[in-house]
Amino acid sequence: MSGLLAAGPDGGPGDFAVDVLAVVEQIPAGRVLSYGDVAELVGRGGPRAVGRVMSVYGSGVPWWRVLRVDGSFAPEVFARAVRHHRDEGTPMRPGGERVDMRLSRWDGG
DNA sequence: GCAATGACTGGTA
DNA sequence: TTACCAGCCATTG
Repeated sequence: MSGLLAAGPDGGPGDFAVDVLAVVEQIPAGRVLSYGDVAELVGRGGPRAVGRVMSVYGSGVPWWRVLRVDGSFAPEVFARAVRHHRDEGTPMRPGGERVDMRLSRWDGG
């Protein structure tokens, strides 16, 4: 527990959200994880729940390293996410609009 | 406590 | 390859 984020009854994120953010922080540069993969590493919840956590509290973590299972991004973050990955050298598919999950997917540690 | 929401996923056509 | 449908689950009002 790094202490940067903490669950609290004072309107803070739930325990699930804190765990999701902790996993995302562990993703190394140049690697990515799908929403479902994050949920699996957390051990509970699902891709929808992870997506919701990212939309609300994702600003404090490398959110661009979490994307759809097919390597595409949500329209809201597409432009910024692609810029980050190009800067990190993440393997992209021809066209540069999707990440090559085959090569970029993080194994979890 | 119930119903709606959303940065999703897998299967089928 | 793309498009549509049903299931999924934590969070919010």
